[in-house]
Amino acid sequence: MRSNYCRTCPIRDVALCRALPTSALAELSRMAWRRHVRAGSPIFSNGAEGGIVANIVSGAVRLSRSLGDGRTQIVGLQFPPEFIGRPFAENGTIVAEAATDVELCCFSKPQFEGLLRAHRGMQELLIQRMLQDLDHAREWMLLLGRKTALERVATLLLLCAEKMRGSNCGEESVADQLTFDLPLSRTEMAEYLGLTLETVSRMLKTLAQAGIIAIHRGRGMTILDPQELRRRAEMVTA
Amino acid sequence: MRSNYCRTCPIRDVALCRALPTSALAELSRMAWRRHVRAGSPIFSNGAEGGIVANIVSGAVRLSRSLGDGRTQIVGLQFPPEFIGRPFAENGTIVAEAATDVELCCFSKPQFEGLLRAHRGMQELLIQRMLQDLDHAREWMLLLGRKTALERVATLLLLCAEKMRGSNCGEESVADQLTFDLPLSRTEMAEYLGLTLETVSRMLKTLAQAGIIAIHRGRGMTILDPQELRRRAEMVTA
DNA sequence: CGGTCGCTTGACATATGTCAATTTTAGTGG
DNA sequence: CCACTAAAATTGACATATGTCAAGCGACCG
Repeated sequence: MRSNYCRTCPIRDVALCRALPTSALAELSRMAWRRHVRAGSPIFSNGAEGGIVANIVSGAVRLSRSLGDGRTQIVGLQFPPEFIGRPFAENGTIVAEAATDVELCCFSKPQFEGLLRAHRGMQELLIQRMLQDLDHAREWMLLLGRKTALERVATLLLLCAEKMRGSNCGEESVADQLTFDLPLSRTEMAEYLGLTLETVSRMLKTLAQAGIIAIHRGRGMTILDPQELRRRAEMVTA
Repeated sequence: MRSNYCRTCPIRDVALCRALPTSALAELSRMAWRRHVRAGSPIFSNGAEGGIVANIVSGAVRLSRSLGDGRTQIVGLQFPPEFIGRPFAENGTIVAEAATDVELCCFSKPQFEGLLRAHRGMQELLIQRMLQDLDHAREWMLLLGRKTALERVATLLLLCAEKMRGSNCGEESVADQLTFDLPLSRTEMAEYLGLTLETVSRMLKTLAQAGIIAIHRGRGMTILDPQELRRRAEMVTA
C-alpha cells in the first residue's frame, strides 16, 4: 500500500526524513520511489539522472572522479542511511555507482527541494550530513597526502568494519563482531586509497602475517586485534 | 558608524549575506564584527573559538589536519568571499589559520544560526557553498591520490592564479593578468599537495625551464603559457 | 571441464623522499 | 644605508616506498 511506504521504511528513524512529522508521511510516500541497482551499475554520471536525489536504504554507493587518461580515484563511499545528490545545485563531474547491490529511496530533485523549503529541520539535518561528508573527505585527504600504504589499508579496514556493523550478513555473528565482507574489490580498494591493487594485496598480507587480521576467501575479513590495527592506522579520531 | 557596517562591506554582493534584503542590513550590522588576523596566526583550532563563524573579507585562510607524529595536510584554502565555520554542528578536528593577513567578518554561531533559520534563501546559499567545498575537496582527493608531482604543482598554480584575480596587488597589472604572489610558502604548498618542499621546488624549476612560468623573487610568479600549464595539470574541469 | 576474472607473488624500475650543503631572501639593529 | 643573522628556498647525492610488468594460482560459471 502506497501510503505505508514510508511508515515501514527501515531507515525512517535515521535518514533525513526523520525531520518530518509522522503526519507528513503519507505525502512523502506519494513522492518517493524505490530503486534497486545491481553491483557495478551506474546510479548517475556526469549530469545524467541529474534530477534525482536519494537516500541509501541498503548496500554501498561509490563516488568517483577520473582523469582523462583513465586514472580514477574513489572520492566517497556511502552507506545507509546516507544521502546522495545535490539539492539546489547542478550535478558535477562525479560518477556514482553501486559498490554492492543497492536499494535507493529516490525523489525528484525539485520535489525534494520543496520538502526542504517546507520543513526547516530537514535543511538543518542536510547541512549536518554535508558537514559529515566534508569531514570525511578531508580526513581522506590526510590519508591520501600523508599516510603510508600500510596505514591507508589499516584505516580502510577500520572504516569498513565500522560501517558494516548492523548490516551484518556474516555467519558467525555470535561472539565475533569483527568478521565481515569488504564491499570493495582489491582494485576498488586501491582506487579509494590512491594505491595499486598489488600494494593493497601486499599490505593485507603484511597485516595478516602480523596476526592483526585474518583473510578468508577473497573479501571475507576478520579483525583479530582491533587495537593494534588502530595503532597501525595512525588514527587521529579515537 | 555601526549601521553602515554592512552597507559598505566589500563582499556584500557575493557573500552569504547577499541573501538578506537591504532592510535587514542594520540588524545584521549589530551582530557582526570585524577581526584582523596576522599571517600565520590561528583563527580557530580544535574546538577553541568553536562558537564563531565568519566570512572572509580579504586574505586567504588555510585549513589543515595533522597526524600525531606531526605529518600535516592542508585540506582547504579559502578566499573571499568564502565562509568558514560549521553552523548546526560542533567544530571538528580541523585547524584554521591565516595564510596571509586576513580580515574576517565574524558572527557568533547561535546568532548566525538564527539568521539562517529566519532567512530561507540564506540556507540554500550555504548549502550551495558547502557543495562547492565538497567538490573542491574531492577534486583534491583526485590530485592527492592520482596525480604526479608535476601535475600537482601545475594544478595549484592554476588554482592560485584564479583565486588571486581581483585581489591583485601586483605592480604590473597593466597587460599582464597572470602575475601574482602565491599565498603559500614552499612548505605550505608541499603540505597542500602531499609532497615535500624539495619536490615542489624542483617541479617549479622544471616548469620555469620549460618556459611555462617565470619565478620572481620567492613568492612572485608569472604564468607565461596558461594553456600549456593547463595541459600539464591534466585538468579535468575546463 | 575450460575459460575468465580476481587475487597473489616475484623481480625490477622509478618517482619521490631524505639528508645535507649552499645560496637567496627577509628582517634587525647599528 | 649597510652589515649581520635567521629563515626560506634551491640544489645535489643518495635511499626507498611504491609502482610496473609479468607469471602463476584459485574460484567461479557456463
